[in-house]
This record gives sequence, structure tokens and C-alpha cells, in this order.
Amino acid sequence: MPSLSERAAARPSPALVGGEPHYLEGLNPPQREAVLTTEGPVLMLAGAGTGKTRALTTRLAHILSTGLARPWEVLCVTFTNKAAREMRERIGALVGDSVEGMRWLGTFHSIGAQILRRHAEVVDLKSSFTIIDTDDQVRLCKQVIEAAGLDEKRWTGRGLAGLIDDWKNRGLTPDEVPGREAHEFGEGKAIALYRAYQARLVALNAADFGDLLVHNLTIFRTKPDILAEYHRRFRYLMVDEYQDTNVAQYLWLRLLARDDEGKTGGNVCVVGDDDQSIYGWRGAEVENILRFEKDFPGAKVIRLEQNYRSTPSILAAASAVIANNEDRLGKTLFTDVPEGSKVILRGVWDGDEEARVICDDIESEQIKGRSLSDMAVLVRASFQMRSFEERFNTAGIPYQVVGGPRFYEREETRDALAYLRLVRNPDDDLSFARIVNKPRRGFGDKAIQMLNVASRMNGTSLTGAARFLLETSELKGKAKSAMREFLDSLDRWADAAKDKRPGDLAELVLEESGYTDFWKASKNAQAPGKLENLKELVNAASEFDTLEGYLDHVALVSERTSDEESGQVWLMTLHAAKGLEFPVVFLPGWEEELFPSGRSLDEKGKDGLEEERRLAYVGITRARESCRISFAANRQVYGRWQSALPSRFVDELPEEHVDVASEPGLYGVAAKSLPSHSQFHDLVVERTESGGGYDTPGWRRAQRAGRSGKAPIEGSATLIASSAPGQSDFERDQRVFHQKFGTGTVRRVDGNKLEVEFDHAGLKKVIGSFLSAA
DNA sequence: GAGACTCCATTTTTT
DNA sequence: ATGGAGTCTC
Repeated sequence: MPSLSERAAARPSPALVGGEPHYLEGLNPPQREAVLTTEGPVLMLAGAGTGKTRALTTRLAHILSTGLARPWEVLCVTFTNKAAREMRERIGALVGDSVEGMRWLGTFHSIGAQILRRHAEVVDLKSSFTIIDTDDQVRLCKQVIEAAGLDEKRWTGRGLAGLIDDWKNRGLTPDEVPGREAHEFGEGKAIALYRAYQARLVALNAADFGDLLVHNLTIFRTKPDILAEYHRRFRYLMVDEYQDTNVAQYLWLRLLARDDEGKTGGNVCVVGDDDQSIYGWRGAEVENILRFEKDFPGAKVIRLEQNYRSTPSILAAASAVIANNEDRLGKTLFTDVPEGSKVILRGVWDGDEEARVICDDIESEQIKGRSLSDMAVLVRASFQMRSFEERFNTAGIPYQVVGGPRFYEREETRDALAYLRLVRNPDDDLSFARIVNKPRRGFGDKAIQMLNVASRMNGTSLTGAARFLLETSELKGKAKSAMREFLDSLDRWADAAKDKRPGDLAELVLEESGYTDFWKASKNAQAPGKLENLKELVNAASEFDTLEGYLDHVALVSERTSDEESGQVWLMTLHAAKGLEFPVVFLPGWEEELFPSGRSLDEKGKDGLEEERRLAYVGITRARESCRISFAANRQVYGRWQSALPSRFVDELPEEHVDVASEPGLYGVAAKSLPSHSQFHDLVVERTESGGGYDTPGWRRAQRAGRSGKAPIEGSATLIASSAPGQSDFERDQRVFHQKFGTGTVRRVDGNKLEVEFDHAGLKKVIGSFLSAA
């Protein structure tokens, strides 16, 4: 295979058309500049829909086909496997077979893993180390907490795993974590726990996701000769979605990109959009992209600003919203596309009505001849999906959810993989513990306990401890023979692994271990499905040549089970929608607390708000022709009814590019003939009163739409009059009655605005005049 | 070892 | 509301 790529790369020059390579055709000037600027640091700032991927893949094709570098001399990093796959395909379409030689095109983690396998001994691992997933990580953390004698109720494995993840995202080994952060967890033992966790990983010959990068940093820093090798190797470096890099990834890139004498490296091209940085909560630092020019002096900044996706109104709406952010590099998107319809804004009574109205819209678009798969509903949080799924089901609209549970996170696949991992790495205690008694082999807690003790005393893995115990007479009777049989099986499988293909091995192991029979005998209603999944797993394994290759794939690649079907409406979170586009996009749930998420604001303040706003920007810019935003006055969250205010992002939409959908009456409320004392009216009153903060175009527009509606709101005049600021007749803890919400207890009094915890409707903000003493 | 019970958290998600 | 996890009981 290398010889093929070599030949391809050695081809002297690309096919020329009119004196220049054919692949430059149809690129706009900045794109072309991005492609041709191969030397020195480059920051490609690519707004949504500006042909970023095209510029990026063309640039790579250019480098390969002009012979500036051979395929294996280019490092090209993405975040997701999907992005890596797409890039590979698109480069392949431009340069043909030589893309096969691009060994270093992949995700940060897969490339990190490749490098780590080559130098594992530097960080006390063996090249055969196991990559553990989040679940195992949490389990391991739990063990560490337990071993430290801490209160397991108070200090959860999840909490510690999260903290360790944070540190690893920041590129910090236990020695580098600032001492003051020791107090963040486990009674000042946080750093010691981190150290213990790392020691356990070494003992298990395992690495977690964060390690794949942090260990690389350690290798590069402690072994300059190894780093130098990579400096020589990588002539060009590229990073996609640079705004999503965390500190560890940033440091990793910087180490690889330049040596301190400035002799090598330096041909770094990062691509991204600071306005689309939406992963701060998992360690991404927008600052990385904001700071690029400082980090790489002499960097050329190329802005891609011509948008090929959306209509002017959609772009205007997105631009107006994102303009409220302070921390940005600034881009001005423009388009040649002719003016289309405005962004449609709609207020509704509650979440169910929102789903109903959007379903109606989808159906009428469908009648107009639009395919269902041209439409997408993008939500902020996954719980919002429920009402849409219900509605889609009743309406008989086929839909597909993007995201959700993954194949390799299921119980049966994880069990099967544990067997395979144990075959390859006998020291993998996590896997051992997972399947030693599954199916039941007659090992109770006491036998496991004994193993744990022996393992700790002898400093061996559980497998080693088991072997040891067989030599002594501590294990007796059934447990002993069962253990002997289990260990013999392991040996046999390890032997079989040498000359069997992964698929055959998987089948053999699952059969001989009795695991398949275990599910065949199970009365569990899901057992047939699980057996199906096991077959699927064997099939998947058959596609690989080596067990190692398969297990790495499984650890690093999240294969979604959903097969994309045409003719189905898309339903997904805003995060999942990044990078996608649809002719028609629905953006429900634009309400304060939900979007922007109250939690994000509480935890991260202004930064959190700006990230939420970028999410809004991402959402709007997914739309090609039609973007429809909606918000509900009431929403059921975790089984409680909550009233909601329209999102501040609604107010940031530019009036001239927005149409308020004219449901009969205000937000369609009057159409439902709501009683005049409804919560929605409370909302109207409250917003009118609070003045300033909500005296914005979005809000005024919404009000106008309501006032001019065909069905005037009954008693709104009275409403405003009766709710003039004044003394409240109520006090805290008083029992009160509300026409719509029933009885409740006053929790907070603020003038005539009250917070009442209703017995059935939950906590609400209401106006005193709608209440009577109960 | 299964079934009933309580308690709990519940934004976003990749690798 | 709802599902998961952990605990308790038979």
C-alpha cells in the first residue's frame, strides 16, 4: 500500500487547466488564498457555511499533488471520526489513492493513541495498553475513593472522574496540578486521588481518553529525540475546529508545530470559527483561537466570509444575535443568494402546543412538496425531544433522532468487549471483574473478595491473583474448578487470538464462555435484541484484520446505530447539529432559563451566556431557506410546570428580518380562549411593568402582534390597571388560591409580584391580584 | 438472586 | 415524570 501512495505522491505536477490546477476552479479569493498559503502559520477563520471544508481539503490536495509533502508527512487533526472520514473522502476525490497514505489524518485521540502505542514505555505502559471509556473511568475512580477510605456517598466516582478529566483537559499531570486545587474534592485529597488513579491505570496497562493526549505531552517533553522525530516527519500540520481545542490539545499542537530554535515546523494551519465554539463545558478554550496570532507570530489570518448556505434574512438574524458577544474576532458574513423569507418568530402557550404547531408547519411544507428530511428540529436540551416525538408519533410523521445511546455503550456489547480486551490484556482488571461471573460461574462476593485481597497483597492483577490462588488451597471446591476452567479458557482464547481473525475469535469466545447462551436462556424482554447486537458485534469485528485494530476502533469510534433514512424529519440537539445544514430549521424553546440555559449562566456567568449565544448562532445558521424560532409561556420540566419568559436572544433578533407569525391573537393564546387570569397574562403584565429590560424590538413586536390580533385579549386593560405596583396583600408562607393553578403557599413577596409554590403546578411567579387567600 | 423500595439527579457530548 | 442506582427483603 505504501508503494502505491509513493507513486501517486511522486507524480510531478497536477493536471493543469488554463495554467492552474483544476482544483482551484470555483474557489473565491480568500479560499484560494487559504489553499495557496502553505508556508508559515495560517489561521483560517471560516464563518458558518463559507466553504471551510472545501478550502481545507483543497489545501491538502494542493500540498500533496504539488509534492510539497508526501501523504505521511502531513498531520491533519479533527475532533470527530465523522469529520476525519469526510475529510479523507473529499481529499480522496481530489487526489485519488495517495490519500491512503495519510496515516496521520484522524482525531486528536486516535493520533494520540497511535503515538502513545509507539512510545508507551516512556510512561510505563505496554504498547498493548487498553483504552478505557468513561464508564470504566468512573468505576475506577470509585475504587480509588473507596481505597482512600473516603465517604463514598459524599464523593462520587463521577465527581472525581470529572475533576480528573478537567485536569487532563488542561494538560496537567498529578505533579502539575496547583496545590490549592487539592481541596476541591475528597477532603483535600484530590491530587492524591488523581495520583492513585494514574497508578491504577498503569497497573491495569490502561489509558483513559485524556491520557492519550497528556501522555503524549509527557513523551514529547521528556524525550526531545522523540519529539524531534515527529518534527522531521510532519511537514504540514492542520487542525479543524480549532475553536474547540482544549489546553492539552493546544499544547500538543504547539509542541509538534515548532521547535524552540524555530528551525522546523511552523507550517501550521488551523481552521475554525470563534463564533461556533460551543464546547467550553467540556474543556474547550475559545482563547486558543483568539490567541493564535500571538502564539504563532507572523500568522496569516484569512477570513472566509462569503456564505453559500443561507438567505440574507437568516444571515442577518444570526449576525445580529452574535454581535452581542464581546469576545470575538469578528467576521461579517455576506451572501449572493437572493432575499428569501424572513425568520419566523412565534410564541405559544406551552411545550405541547409548540410541538403541535411545528408539526403542522412540517405537514404543510410536506404538502408543498418538501421532503421531510429537508427539515430539522433543533432543541437545546434532550428532554425537549419528548414532546416532539409524541407529536410526531400521533401525527404519523417519520422522524430520526440524532444522538442518543450508542452501540458500544450497551451492556451486552460492553460485556463482549470485556472478554476480548481481557484476551489481549490479561491485566485488565476492569474487564476481568466485569465478566468473571457473567454468565454465572459460581463466584460469589467472597471469591471476588479473596481475589481482590490476593491481588493487592501480591501486587498482581486479578488474573494473576487467580492463578496464584489456584496454586494455594484457599480456593475450594466449585469455585476452584470454575476458576481453573475460566483461566484455561482465557489461555486458550489468547492462543486462538494469535491466528484467528477478530470476527472468528469474537464468535469463539462468546460461544465458549457461555455468554451467548446466557442471553439465550434469559427471560429478559430485551434478550433477543441483545443477541442481535452480539451478532452485529461479531460482524463488525470481522471487518478488521487484527484484534488490536478492532478494539481501538471500538474505543475511539462511537458508531451510532441509527441508519440515516431519507424522508424523515431530523430531531437533535443544537450541539449535534453543528456542521449540518437543512433547508428548513425549527428552533423551539427560546425561553429564559432553557435557552440560554439557566445553569450555564449560573455556573459560567458572562462566558456561559456568550457560549449560549454562540449556540443560538449555530442554530440559526443551520438554516438555508427558512428558520422558525418559537418560545412557550409554560413548559413542563421534570414533571413540574414552569412559566417562562421569552429568551433574551429573541429580543436580539433584528426586527426588519423577522416576521411574527400571526396566530389569531397574542402568541396564539387568545385562540385558546384562556381565562383572563392565566399565567400568560401575568407574564404580559410583568413584562410591561418591568419596562426597561424588556422594552426591546422583539418584545414590542410581540406585543403589537398581540394587540392587533383578531381576538383581543379580554380584560387586558383591567389587568394592567389592577396590577399596578403596590403593596401586596399577602405574606410569606400564606396559603393562597389561584384560578388556574389552585392552592399553594407563598414563597417570596416582591411588591405585588409573588412566587407561589402551588400544590400541583409547582413554583410560579404570579401577580398578587390573581390570588385570593385560601 | 430477583423484586420492591427509596433516593436522586436530570444541559449540552467526543473521544 | 422518570429512569437509574443503591438498599432491603424474602
